[in-house]
Amino acid sequence: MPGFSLSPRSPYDFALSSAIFSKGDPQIRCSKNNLFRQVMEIEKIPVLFEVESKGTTDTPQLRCTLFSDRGLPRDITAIARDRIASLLNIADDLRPFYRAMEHDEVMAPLTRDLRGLKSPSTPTVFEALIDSIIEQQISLAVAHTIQHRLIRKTGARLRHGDLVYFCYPTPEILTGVPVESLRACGMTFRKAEYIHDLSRSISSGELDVEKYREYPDTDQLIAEMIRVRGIGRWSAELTILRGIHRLDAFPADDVGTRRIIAKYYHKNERMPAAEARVFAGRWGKWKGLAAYYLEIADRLGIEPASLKPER
DNA sequence: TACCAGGTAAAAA
DNA sequence: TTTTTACATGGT
Repeated sequence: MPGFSLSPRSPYDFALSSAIFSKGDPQIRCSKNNLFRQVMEIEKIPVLFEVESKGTTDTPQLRCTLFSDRGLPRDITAIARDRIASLLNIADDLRPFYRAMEHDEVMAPLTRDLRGLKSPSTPTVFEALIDSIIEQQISLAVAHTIQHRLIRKTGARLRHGDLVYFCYPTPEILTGVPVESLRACGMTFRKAEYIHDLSRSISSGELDVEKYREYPDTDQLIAEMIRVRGIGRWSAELTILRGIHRLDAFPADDVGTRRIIAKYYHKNERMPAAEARVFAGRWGKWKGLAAYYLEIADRLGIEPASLKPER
């Protein structure tokens, strides 16, 4: 079983950053007992990644081990290293973000409480698009259930030990799944159509969503993405943030984001999307990461009342 | 039991 | 052009 070490840019808190996966499906992606596991296809071969911390927040060091139930390509280590690095975004430099937040009465103490937190990305732009379609309109709890059903029903499998692990389905796989089978995972018939159509146009070579990464201008990219049926502004911004890891992308239309801003900044009073978009201007080019910090703070139960500006 | 949940496209006005 | 509606499902 091949393995390798990784040296994330300091500061990086692996336990904190992977805690977002602690309630994940152990057969898909999960973090438990300081061990992060996820299966991804590398050159069409399912590979299980196991990552654990061997360092500290200030001298971070990770150990990654790979497992497969068939032969691995020779250059697997180099590819796997890139994949896990961009999944966990370990090369991000948080220090300029922390400096930019120094004068924000809420974010300044939060960046101290959550020091070393980096936001993860989806392995592909495709996954971010499909996830966002499924998450439209319904609660995250429901959306995650549906996502897990879809992955378990259609994804490539890997057997390791006494467990079977499931990869996220590729566009090719989903093109071959009938719309009714997608709907049977619990999503609306229309979402099933969006997913099937998007998968088909990618697998046929008509559309290359990985090219979205190359657009320099975010507004232009949003305009391009919403041409895809089923992708509106919210889905485009979410995909740019968590699929393309552009930390200035900010989903102002998102009810969860607005609920959290209301909780931490606005006496719990919700603001309209347009107002939230203007409000987020205070975070400059760090809007998306700031929203992520608020989300994690909310999940960890850090209360607004306990946030005291320093001095 | 309703109503809401990290929206969107299509129909109706 | 703008407004309204249908949609699946798990929590509260």
